[in-house]
Amino acid sequence: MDYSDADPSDGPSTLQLDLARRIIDRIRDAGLSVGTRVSAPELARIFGVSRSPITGALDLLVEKGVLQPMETRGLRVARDVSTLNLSEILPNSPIEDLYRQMLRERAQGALPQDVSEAELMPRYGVSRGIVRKLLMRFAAEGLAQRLPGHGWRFVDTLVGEEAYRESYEFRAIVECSALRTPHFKVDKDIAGQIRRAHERILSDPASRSGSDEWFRVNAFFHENLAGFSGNRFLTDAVRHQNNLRRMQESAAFFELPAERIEQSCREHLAILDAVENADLEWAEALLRQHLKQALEYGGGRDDND
Amino acid sequence: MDYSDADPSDGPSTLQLDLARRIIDRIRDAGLSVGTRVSAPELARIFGVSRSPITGALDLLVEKGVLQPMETRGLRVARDVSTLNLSEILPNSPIEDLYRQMLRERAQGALPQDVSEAELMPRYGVSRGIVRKLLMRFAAEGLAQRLPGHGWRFVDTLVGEEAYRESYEFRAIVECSALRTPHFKVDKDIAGQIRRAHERILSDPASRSGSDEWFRVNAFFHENLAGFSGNRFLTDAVRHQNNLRRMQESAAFFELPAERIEQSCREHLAILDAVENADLEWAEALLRQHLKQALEYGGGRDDND
DNA sequence: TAGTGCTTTTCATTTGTACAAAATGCATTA
DNA sequence: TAATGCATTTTGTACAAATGAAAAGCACTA
Repeated sequence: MDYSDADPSDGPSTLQLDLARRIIDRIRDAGLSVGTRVSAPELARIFGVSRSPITGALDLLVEKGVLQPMETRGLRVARDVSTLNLSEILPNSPIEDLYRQMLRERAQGALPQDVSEAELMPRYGVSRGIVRKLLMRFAAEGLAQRLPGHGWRFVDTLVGEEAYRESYEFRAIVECSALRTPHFKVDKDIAGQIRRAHERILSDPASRSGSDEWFRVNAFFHENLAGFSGNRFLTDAVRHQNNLRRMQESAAFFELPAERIEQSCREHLAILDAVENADLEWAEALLRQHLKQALEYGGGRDDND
Repeated sequence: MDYSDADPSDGPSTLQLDLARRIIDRIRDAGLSVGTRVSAPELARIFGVSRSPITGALDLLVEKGVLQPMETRGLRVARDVSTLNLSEILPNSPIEDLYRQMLRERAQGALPQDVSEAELMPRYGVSRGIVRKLLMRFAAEGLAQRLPGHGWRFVDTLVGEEAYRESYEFRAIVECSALRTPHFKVDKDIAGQIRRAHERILSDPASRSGSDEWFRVNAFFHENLAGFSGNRFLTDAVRHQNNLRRMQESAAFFELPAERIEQSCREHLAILDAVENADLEWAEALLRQHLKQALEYGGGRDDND
């Protein structure tokens, strides 16, 4: 994550915004009830930052009415956060929006495969620094690379049946192999996070509408399943595939039907069950089947809609 | 590859230096004999750049006596490049050296796991821009990441047994799976290139000294073997591993003994034989064995020498 | 017709300064 | 004892002018 600030003019920094989100997440996950006191140093320790940005984030949350100053000193939870809509309370970073816009335009072909920084500056009306930052983020995610000399090139998009087939084949190889790895070991904590996230999707029909939430949960599942192998290269490979698919899906305003999401969700949970029961052969069979269905669903459809 | 220039003061740019190397490689690979004419526009097309940096690279090669101006116009090969030692002729990019130095110091623990840009600037006596560039390169290769707030963190096991094990495991998975791919198909032309390159190594003892030549042949073999699968993601994964290994080995000043290179060479040829005979199971067994030996050779040694 | 040599234009890096934000330290308080 | 509020130091970002390098164009030539 890049916390450089695109908006030096107004308000809290990107880091503070992000911390505010994560603080809400934490209040929710830890199940802190209204009136519970929150401690800045503790949060700073948890998130690995100093108190400064935490203070900024807390101020923001006070301003938004999520937290409340106590009579004497300190802050406490002011309202039930479980029903809170994050995006309504906290503004989106403009640089994040720009990133998504570029991703979409590139996937749709509106943005050429080869671009120069100078060409993007006027196009999106931002400074070179920001253009550079965006491109470097694409590069970090394996979605673009610098060309020798001038310019940048986006990686080939996953258009066409052929690319889909290759992607599926690669994922099947990497993810299934991860399960067969000798050092494979389930991290109970992460497994719990995966399970809770999936159950929240299943229980809350609203979260199934915008594919966004589902995509995050989906990516989290596959990435961490590979992560149990303890092999960073396997994890990186899965993450890269996730990034590619994210670009692809942002192209077509394609939205998975709710029942498809629900099915995938259950498949994930079945795989997780098998993995936690140490029945890795069964897990692999399920995973292979799961990926195959994703291929049929994704590769079969027309990419131009 | 990042071609930004660390040395604005003197001489040819990093890109020009790199092109000069690749031009020599190409003269060698294409087997251009002394007196053959070289064309700037053609080289520009091949390497995907404009004529400007090619011109700079050619000037450099003229200066070093590799090329020679013809009587009328144009350039031609002035000497036999097969016996040429690249590193003697062309200076290394200082930024490249710095990268290796940092890698080495980090592996030895001389550099702490968490660092700040401001701390590295005086330490290596370079500007902030270069420090940033280096750190971002580490990040791009998965060797470091930005911390929220201030600073960067190197991954836990940057170099050492653990990293070697994971790398081996990953390569075994990816390369062996490539052989099992349904669309696997040998490109006769490329197979011929691989064979010839290996035979040249075996026949010419000099090419076994500086590991440089061997590394190229080695990388070419593995990358194209995976390439026969027709799956771009498998090929990319192998290429990525090659790049990582190149950096780590050069950082450790590691040089394979001639007999080890010779053995690897023969193993490669045996694998190639099996593949061309369509005996993929045997090829896979050989490949797995080959990789395992590479692991024992690379991972078993002390990293501090 | 393709290559060379040169010029012009475009593009990207460098550098230095001003500024914003995070880290750190300390006195104070519950 | 640990959290808070505030001040100081450190770290990193934003911006703009200057510089250098690559791309693109053009006339000339073999």
